[in-house]
Amino acid sequence: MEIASKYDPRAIEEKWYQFWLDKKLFHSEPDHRVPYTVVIPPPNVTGVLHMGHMLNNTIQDVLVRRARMQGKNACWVPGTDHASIATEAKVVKMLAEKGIDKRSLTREDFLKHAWEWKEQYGGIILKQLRKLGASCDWDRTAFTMDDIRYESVIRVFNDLYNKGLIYRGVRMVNWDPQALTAVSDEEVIYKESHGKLFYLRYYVEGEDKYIVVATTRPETIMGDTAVCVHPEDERYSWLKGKRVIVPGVGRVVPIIMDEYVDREFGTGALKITPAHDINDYNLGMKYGLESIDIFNDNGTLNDNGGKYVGMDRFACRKAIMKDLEEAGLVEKTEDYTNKVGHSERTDAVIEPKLSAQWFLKMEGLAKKALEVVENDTIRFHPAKFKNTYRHWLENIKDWCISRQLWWGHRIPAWYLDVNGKVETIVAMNEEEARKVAAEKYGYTGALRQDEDVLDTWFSSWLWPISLFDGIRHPDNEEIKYYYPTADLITAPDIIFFWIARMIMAGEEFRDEIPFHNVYFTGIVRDKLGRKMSKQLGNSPDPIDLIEKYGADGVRMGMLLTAPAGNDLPFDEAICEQGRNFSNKMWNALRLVSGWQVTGDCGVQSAEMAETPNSNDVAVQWMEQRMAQVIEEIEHDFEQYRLSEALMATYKLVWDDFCSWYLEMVKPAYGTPIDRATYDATINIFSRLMLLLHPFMPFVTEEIWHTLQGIGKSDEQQQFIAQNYSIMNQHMPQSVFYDQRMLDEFDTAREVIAGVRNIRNTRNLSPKEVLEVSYITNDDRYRVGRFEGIIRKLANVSKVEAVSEKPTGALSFMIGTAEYFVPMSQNVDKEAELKKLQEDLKYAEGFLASVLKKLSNEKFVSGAPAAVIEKERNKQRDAETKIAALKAQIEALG
RNA sequence: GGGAGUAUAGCUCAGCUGGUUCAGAGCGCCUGCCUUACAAGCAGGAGGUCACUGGUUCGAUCCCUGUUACUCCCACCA
Repeated sequence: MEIASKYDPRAIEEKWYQFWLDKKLFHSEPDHRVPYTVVIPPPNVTGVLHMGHMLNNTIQDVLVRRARMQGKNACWVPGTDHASIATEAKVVKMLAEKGIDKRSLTREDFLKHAWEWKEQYGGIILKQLRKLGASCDWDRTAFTMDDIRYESVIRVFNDLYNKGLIYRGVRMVNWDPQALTAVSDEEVIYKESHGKLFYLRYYVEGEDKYIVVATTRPETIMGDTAVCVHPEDERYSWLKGKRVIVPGVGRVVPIIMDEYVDREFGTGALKITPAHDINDYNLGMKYGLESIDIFNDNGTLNDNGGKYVGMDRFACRKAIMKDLEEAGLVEKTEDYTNKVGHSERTDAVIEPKLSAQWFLKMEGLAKKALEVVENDTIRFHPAKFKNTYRHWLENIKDWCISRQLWWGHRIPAWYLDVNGKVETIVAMNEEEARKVAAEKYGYTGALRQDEDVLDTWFSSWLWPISLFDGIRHPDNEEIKYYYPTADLITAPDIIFFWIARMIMAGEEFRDEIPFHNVYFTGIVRDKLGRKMSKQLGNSPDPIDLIEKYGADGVRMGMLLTAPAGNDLPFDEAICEQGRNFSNKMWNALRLVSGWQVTGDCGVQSAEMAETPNSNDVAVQWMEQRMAQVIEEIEHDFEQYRLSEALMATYKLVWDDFCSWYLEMVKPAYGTPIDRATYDATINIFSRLMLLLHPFMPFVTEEIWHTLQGIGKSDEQQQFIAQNYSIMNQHMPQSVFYDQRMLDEFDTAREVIAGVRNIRNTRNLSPKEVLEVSYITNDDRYRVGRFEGIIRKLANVSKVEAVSEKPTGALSFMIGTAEYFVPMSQNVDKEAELKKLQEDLKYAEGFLASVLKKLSNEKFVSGAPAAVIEKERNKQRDAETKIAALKAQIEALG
């Protein structure tokens, strides 16, 4: 059969993915096997695939495919996240483009639009994952707002409320004036921004003196209810007990003294606005100050804003400064750089705001979650993230779980007025709430449900449990089988949002950890080290990359530069390496599939009837080498060093198999190969494909299939094509291997390299047959059973041990052995001499350093015997080598 | 301001309990080759004061002190 010399991934990848789907090879049901469960970090339902997803999901797929081939029941559950703020923002924008204002819609209408949007654009990202080769169990695809997950969330809310862990309270929250919702501390990004520091004059009541207060936010003076100085600040001791007038506002407020104030900053005097600054709020609580809220939810001034009512906060800042300037109340203005909180989702400047929100108590949950990571019940890879984790959990604050949005799980709390008092009922649904209202309060009127929805993470923290319906049915077969999951693969930036909280949920609702290992991926950056972002436009479209290099190529490119926890500077060029590798294997397949076997119909060759010894050795050696590398690979996987495992496999296939093994056994053009070697080669090649399959699923399936079909009848081939998959094969395991044989090969390889080197420097054709002889008394450096292979690969007619140096030969050394290649033409004595003298100089320097060590009294008495023995061996070898070199130089000269 | 991490070849990184797996890998680079599987290839080669400084030790890329540079996380300095 004719095979193209270039591998074309496109058709092949599509074919096999469909095949895997048709055969339901990704699907998992509980059975007798050991489970291996991975839950996908659910991407935003309306998101599109970016490089971070590519990395993350490639790693998951590698682990899942490997586990599957190790005979485990691998289950990788996909799904998407409803992403409250992000999705609602997108829908609002979409509606606005159609000329529809969200505020003109009822909640129900808005949600209808949102669901439509979700149906239309949702899940694109999951389709994209298929192109990557992700072996997810698509039958299990979930959504954080589907029926099971929705009910789970509501149930959990009820449960925690009944346990007294959820409460409602008025707190200072991070308010996003654009999205009109509270956001959690973790969703606030502090950015450096250039602003001004304004120095304002606060006159003392009834006196002509004033003190100067520095502020970055003069617009909040309408909410000032005190001025604070340090109690030990002598500059201000005269102010004790006095009151000052807020400039421009005229309100008289007290001077308070508290050590909170930093005397070095500004003027050492601080204005206190309890409603609009978290610290001021705390001080306000401490001193019983009035709290005056001056902002509307959208960041404009409210009725407390005096003449600035309705003005935006930033416009107000300008206006108010102009007015104060004119009134002579401004001392000076300085440029100032500080960090300002921005909303992660909308980028709006966060406004600290007092509001009624729902909170989840963290103390008890955090304690357990910390414990299981501290004692390595859950292992982090790399472990350095334990520090970050610990620090957060030890300083954790209660989790604000309510959001002022519509898209999400609506808080299952209903309010009713009883005797002028508002009572709260938390229930599974309105019907139940009514029952409670009737029973508890004898109330049958209308109930008002809380308007807010829950923080998105309040559903994702249940993900490993809710995916198997373990909240609603804690004893069902699936949750009992699949939970706890094995490995979680995610980016470190959601360690608090998600990882910590999943651990809490696991402990709280299953009394068990949610996963055994957390593998932190790096952040994908461009080759200049910048984060990939839409703004910079430096993020390649993963789908384009797959088109260009094949999914296998891209997967390999990502993995090669992605050690756990390290950021990876992504360079498209590295996908090329992956593509080239596919092509290399493809061509190895072309070679092997073109071989004719002795004894097969139509092939007659008496000489080749038996397996040549060199082929026997080649097969044996390749088996040893594979066993050795498999051991390495297993070790790498244990430590989650995927890039190293891949590199080891890459070198095994390319260097050992293609460059060495195939060259060893390759028959001369037009001649057949013996049956035993042929079968062994197919077998070895097939097992290499198994090893590589988790990393490069498509090309390995294609090659493996072709190999299985080789030499079979059309009918058999058909059967294999339709009924077998590399995915069902068992991953090769490490076995005992003969280290001595591997060492012997190293010598053989050096001989071959030595001869090739001579050809290269002397410009000799590879076709010119040479001879090799050598002198040694050290068995380590004899050619041994690799002689036939050396003859073939170095193209020499004989390799023989001699006792005398041949004349007119070029030489090289392997260890202490001298190897010679006799030359028919004259040898360039000058060049030879120069090379030998350089070698001699190096060897003598080496010997000197060894002798120095050995003559050191303290070394000999202090170092372990084994180390000293090694040094003595070094000495002996070096001496032998020097003697040989000297003799050669003499012979030449 | 607090904490963590990193520094090894031109680039990206390995280097486990200090001593020939100790100076490594891949890519890149240089030289020569279209050698009947593959130029997306083959063969060969060059490249490093292991950031700097002291110390511990018979011996330090590795352990300790300090310095410098970069990265990340956390935090309420108006």
